[in-house]
Amino acid sequence: MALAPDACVDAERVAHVRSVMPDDDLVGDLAEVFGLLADPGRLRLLAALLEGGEMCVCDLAASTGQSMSAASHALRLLRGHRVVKVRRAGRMAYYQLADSHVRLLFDLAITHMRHDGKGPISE
Amino acid sequence: MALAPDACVDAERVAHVRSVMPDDDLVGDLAEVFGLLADPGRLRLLAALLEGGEMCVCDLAASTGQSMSAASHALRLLRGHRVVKVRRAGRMAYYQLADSHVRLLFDLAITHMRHDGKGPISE
DNA sequence: TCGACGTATGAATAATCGTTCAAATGTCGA
DNA sequence: TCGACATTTGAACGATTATTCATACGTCGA
Repeated sequence: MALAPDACVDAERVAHVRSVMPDDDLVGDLAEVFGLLADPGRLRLLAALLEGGEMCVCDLAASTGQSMSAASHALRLLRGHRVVKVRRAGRMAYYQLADSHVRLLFDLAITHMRHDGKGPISE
Repeated sequence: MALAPDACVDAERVAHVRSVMPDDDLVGDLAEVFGLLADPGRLRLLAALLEGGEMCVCDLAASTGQSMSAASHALRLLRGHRVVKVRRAGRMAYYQLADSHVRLLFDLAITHMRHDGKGPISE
């Protein structure tokens, strides 16, 4: 990640943009959150919870077409970032969405894709 | 991705959730879009464009602390999904955001993190 | 208490991804 | 036309990540 040489640049504008650039911690956390949503398996898990409300791991695995091990691993990640929360009852574990942001994120991203030509490279 | 055995499951509910589950194409595209936002370098690029308006690759690289090669590779991906668009003038290439969804996505994700304990695993 | 069950976990492999280096393209000024 | 420059690209390497398999944990019914 070597810094670019200071040719060609509008130094003033670059300095300004750098001064308001969010710090590395925030950017890193943001990237992690989006990273959680960057996997079809986890996305299907969230879609299932969006539709089914509270569900056990077994039903989630069946609903999303994953092995229970894969579902459990994925749920662990989502749990770690407070995207889902778990309620335990005996040997069962019931998961549900932790907040309503997921639905909004879904809708926004879908809206983006809608007026997206979707071509691979463009221009 | 072996399917889970049909033990323990509430077959009725699973069937319903499966019936309304978005198809693989949509889920895959969604994952790709979120994947674009799952990298600190690309996130900084977008933050720079959010603040600086239209900028050349050189200024973007300097503003985000990347090499120009890394910035160009990243911009290529963003361009491919119509997240940014390019205007070419001579040997320069000026990039800007293609739509306003990015800002909303940012704000939503940040809001999510705000009331996020942020602990690594949790419960 | 024993075995079956739902879930969770660790380790290992395979795939994906970001970064870098080197080189290529097209454009401008001399 | 020549060299400098902004940008793009391809290939290679290292790092991160998903998936699988095997196993472990806690709980329930017999």
